[in-house]
Amino acid sequence: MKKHGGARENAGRPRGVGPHGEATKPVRIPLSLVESLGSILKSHKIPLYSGRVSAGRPLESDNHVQEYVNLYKKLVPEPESIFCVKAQGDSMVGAGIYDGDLLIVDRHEEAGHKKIVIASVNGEQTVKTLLRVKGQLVLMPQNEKYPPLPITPDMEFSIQGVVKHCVRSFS
Amino acid sequence: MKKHGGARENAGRPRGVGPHGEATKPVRIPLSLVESLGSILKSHKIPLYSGRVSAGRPLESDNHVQEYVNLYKKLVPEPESIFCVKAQGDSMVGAGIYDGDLLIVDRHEEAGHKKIVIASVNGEQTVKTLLRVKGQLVLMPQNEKYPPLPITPDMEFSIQGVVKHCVRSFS
DNA sequence: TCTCTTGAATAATGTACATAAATCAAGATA
DNA sequence: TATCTTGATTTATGTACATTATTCAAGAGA
Repeated sequence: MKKHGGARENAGRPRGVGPHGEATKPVRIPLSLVESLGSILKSHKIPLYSGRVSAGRPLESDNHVQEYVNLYKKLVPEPESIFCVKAQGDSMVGAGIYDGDLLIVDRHEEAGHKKIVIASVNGEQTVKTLLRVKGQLVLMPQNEKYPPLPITPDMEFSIQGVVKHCVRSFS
Repeated sequence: MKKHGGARENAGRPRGVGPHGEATKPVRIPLSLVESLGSILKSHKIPLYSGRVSAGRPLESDNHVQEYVNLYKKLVPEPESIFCVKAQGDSMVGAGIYDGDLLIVDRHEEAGHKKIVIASVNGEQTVKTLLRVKGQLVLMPQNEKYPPLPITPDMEFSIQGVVKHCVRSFS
């Protein structure tokens, strides 16, 4: 009888050598997402490079990875309360919001003073900075071409949510 | 012997009545992601409301959902080739890129004429619009305060990637 | 005849289990 | 002694299968 191995410290396949580097658990996933799941999970670790790169070293080097950013969680921490809307017009260019930008909005965050909000005024939907001055609400554009709009009781007015992020896509 | 049911058309639990509305398959997921997987999958369907809302109807109504946007796939179609970097300075405000914005960069896209790129020049990393005029490369700021920078052979120069999206987050 | 109860049928779901992968060290070989 | 081969050990992984959920219609009861 040949004998090899034997019970001992550190025997066997080490933990964490799987592709995930961590214990896993089977979870049922809709078929349509199974294929892209790999990249979905990967996207939770997008490298965030530091702002400055020291002399001549290529950015590709791992040396410059400052941290990893979970873009997903950053933009959509609570999927249930998030919706998107496209910005129209130039009334908020002072806040860096341009026509066509995609706004990520939290419908549950309280609309405090100086927050950028999506509001409905007399049936018109708009994005503006909300000012609360002594109980008076004002919708403030960020462009001198447009005047502030004080909210009066005779107006239909509601706030749909607070703008959390603005995404502009290039070509 | 009592008899009920029996084999027949449309018998049994119908397809698609599960929470996913679709057939599923068990896939192993790292334990650290299992908890947030529900919201990860949900985020693939962020409602995108139409730009205008007709008279007075609340935005929350499903009537106004124009489509659903897969934010995730939009921003990170190819996780392997994407990295992030924070913008510094005001040389690109003309393109709506402000200090502190998060830039999502594709390192594999070809850096064509008029593309906004992350480049390394003599060891300094920078974001500029790339111009290609008769083989001559120029890094073009989008701010009149700064001059264009023609690339000459004596410069260390490389392009790290093409800026695909700019994300600004509010408070 | 109409309504309610219940068994059969079928899809959805979670997990136990069989298999694969990775590592170590005993024994074989040079 | 140094190197190679191989079995034992342990973790990683995919999936078969038992269980649960949902629906339909037969039969019971009013």
